[in-house]
Amino acid sequence: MENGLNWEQTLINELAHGMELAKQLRAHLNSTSSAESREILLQRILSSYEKAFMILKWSGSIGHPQLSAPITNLPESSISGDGSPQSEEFDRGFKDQQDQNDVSKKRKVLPTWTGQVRVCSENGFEGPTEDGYSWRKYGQKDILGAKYPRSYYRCTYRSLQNCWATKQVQRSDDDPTIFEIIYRGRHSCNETPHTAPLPPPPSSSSLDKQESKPKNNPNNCQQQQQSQNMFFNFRTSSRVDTDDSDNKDMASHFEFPSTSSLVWNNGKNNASFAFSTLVRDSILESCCSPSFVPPATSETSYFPVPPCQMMNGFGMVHSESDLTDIISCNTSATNSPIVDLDFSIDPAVQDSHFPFDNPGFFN
DNA sequence: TAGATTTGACCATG
DNA sequence: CATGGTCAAATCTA
Repeated sequence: MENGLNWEQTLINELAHGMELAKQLRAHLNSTSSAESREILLQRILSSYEKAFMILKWSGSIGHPQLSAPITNLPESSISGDGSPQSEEFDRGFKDQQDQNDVSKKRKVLPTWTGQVRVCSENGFEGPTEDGYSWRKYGQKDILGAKYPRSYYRCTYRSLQNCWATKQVQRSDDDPTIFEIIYRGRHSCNETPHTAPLPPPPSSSSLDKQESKPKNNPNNCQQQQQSQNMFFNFRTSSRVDTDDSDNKDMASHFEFPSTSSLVWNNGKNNASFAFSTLVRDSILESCCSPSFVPPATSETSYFPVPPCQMMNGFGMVHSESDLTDIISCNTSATNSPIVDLDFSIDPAVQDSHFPFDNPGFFN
């Protein structure tokens, strides 16, 4: 298909364009140019990278019927108001999920999304922490090739509210301070991160019994404040992983701070390029600024909501769509002052204003 | 005593 | 058949 060549070319163009704009921005920083012009440049850079992101996402979906057509059907906003994975756009996946659950013990094919949490053991807290939901552990399994067992959790309200959300927590072999969390399905329970008691720190107690035990913390305000404080301390290592169980050849990986790199893993096509520290810092700065306005017109794929807003949502951010991707940001919300934000991101749902109507964009 | 966790067994999947 | 996901009885904890 000629699509292949065209999207690659478009991708290259966008990346080159973004790089050029970043250079311009750097020049502007050294000059006396106005903040407005810098802001414009920044917006254009973000836009450019966002387009590239979208191209990668879209190209990876070629051949997947659920993605090949309805990009225009993307939800208006992929960000759920409560920052939960239970918002509206998961219906299809959710139905699949419920269908699957009609069969006991049958391995479920659910929409999944991953998050990673780094915790700081020096503070006596070694487990990944609140994500705004209450989870009950239902199993633990030694995984072949993995140093640490994998823990399985399901929503506490599974029976009460027929909520079939589950998650798996696996401690990283390479870095034991990192917990990889795989969420499956959506919450259909009424609990939201904003209103419900905080859930237990999911896996710490199970992965390592010496770690803190999951306990609901009724003090949401304190948690929030701690989360916010931590945001300013978090080590600059955010990661975005997109894991789409329905699109296994389509996984995006976005790692930003510590390496200042932006990496997308598109299965067959891996794209990796340096993500300008300048841009990164600008984004962070913008996001943290009290005046930061969440991109209603979404010029940014990278922080669909400002990190501080994420933290307000108990360190969790979700974006989702019927394309089964989710953003999840999970942060330590208790005692660890050093937190790595790791969250999945769905580039396809980041920008409902993405110019798909641009003639020939994907031709 | 109710709810959460642990853990061995069962079963689907590849 | 190996592996991973789930179940459910036993156990723990507040």
